[in-house]
Amino acid sequence: MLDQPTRNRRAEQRSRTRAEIIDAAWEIARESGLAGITLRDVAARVGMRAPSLYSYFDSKNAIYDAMFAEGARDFLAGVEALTPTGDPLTDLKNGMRFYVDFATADPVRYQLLFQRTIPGFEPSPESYAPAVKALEIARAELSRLGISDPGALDLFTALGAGLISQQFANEPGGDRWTRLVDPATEMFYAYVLPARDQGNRRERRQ
Amino acid sequence: MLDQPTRNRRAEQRSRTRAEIIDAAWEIARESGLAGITLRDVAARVGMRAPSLYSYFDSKNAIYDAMFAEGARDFLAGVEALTPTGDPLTDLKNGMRFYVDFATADPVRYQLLFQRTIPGFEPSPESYAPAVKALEIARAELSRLGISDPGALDLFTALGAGLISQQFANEPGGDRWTRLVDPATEMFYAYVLPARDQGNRRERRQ
DNA sequence: GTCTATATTTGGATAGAC
DNA sequence: GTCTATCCAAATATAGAC
Repeated sequence: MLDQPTRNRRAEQRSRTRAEIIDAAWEIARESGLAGITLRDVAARVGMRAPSLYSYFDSKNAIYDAMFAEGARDFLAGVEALTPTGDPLTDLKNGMRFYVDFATADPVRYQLLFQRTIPGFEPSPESYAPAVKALEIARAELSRLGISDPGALDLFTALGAGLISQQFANEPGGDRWTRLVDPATEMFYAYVLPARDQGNRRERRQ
Repeated sequence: MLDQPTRNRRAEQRSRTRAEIIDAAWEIARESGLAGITLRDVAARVGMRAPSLYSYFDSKNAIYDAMFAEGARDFLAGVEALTPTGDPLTDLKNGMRFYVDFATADPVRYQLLFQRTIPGFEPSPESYAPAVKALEIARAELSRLGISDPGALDLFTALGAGLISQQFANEPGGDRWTRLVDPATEMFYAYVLPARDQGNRRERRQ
């Protein structure tokens, strides 16, 4: 009998080609928007014809799903790389800064991951899992900093999302809103601080 | 000679039909999204065939433009209907509440007016004018309340946009974020208040 | 003004040869 | 695995009869 080779060169080549296809799709999305991806264009960019893509992906949505999975993995990796300094305000700033930078670094990726914009596309549970894990880490970290009130947590995420939303809608490519990460975090911290130091200052009953 | 009739019945009928078409387009957009509007569907809903729409609008984008104009007029009317109470915090709350309510009352309208989501569509200057006027009124009103620092103004609009963005993305139809209008406004007000009462506390030089 | 018929384009997906 | 050829569907827009 012949020994099995320890590496499967065929499988490796296949996954390289899959990665190439995904990269081409990202490129097109950055130029023409997420909805502007067409199989013809993707194929052309990797030197193929459209039908050949079906040897690597079952459908166009399967390509979106692979893109989503990649983006979610990157987001999770970034969140896990955040190391607490011990100073709550600094940690909050670092967290919001990471989120805003992640969005501005690749608006199309942000759109795919955090907004529901592609009609008919829903990420598969496997692709979604890293995103869930990342958000859970963020929640736990805020809780560790003493921010466990759900309303306060929602306010914090809204603040980040708002800076990004306004930046993208009104001045894409600029920093008029994203440069407000520090003041925004300070505003938030000053607001939740009294509740932490003086007990439940605000209403808990409702 | 015959006198001209004071009313042009033909023109009135025509503008009634145009309004019907716009209404049908809104209905479809609320069901299938802005991009889901097709001339076939719009026509069917007003009892026509698609080509007949071209007697009323030059193109599909002309329909989007008329929708944009209507939405912008409604927004302006709402902003003009806001009457200051004299209490700055109350006025700020009312302003943000109006903005959030306007968005949640018709997410698709919000999307058309305040985000750039339809590829290839740009509102005409005439349609855009009311929106510009409304934002100018809002800016002047905040300035009257003592908030003239551009950064603070941007922070305030980001706060409203953030509540809406999170609400739409994570819990469409709910109120987990939009019910935070009052706390958010209080947080903001507490942040800008010291600057107003004690002079320029925060950095102005940068 | 409205219709039928049609042009034109586009894009996802499949069949089958090589 | 990749190709050509093709299918199928959808959508905007136009031509021309009535």
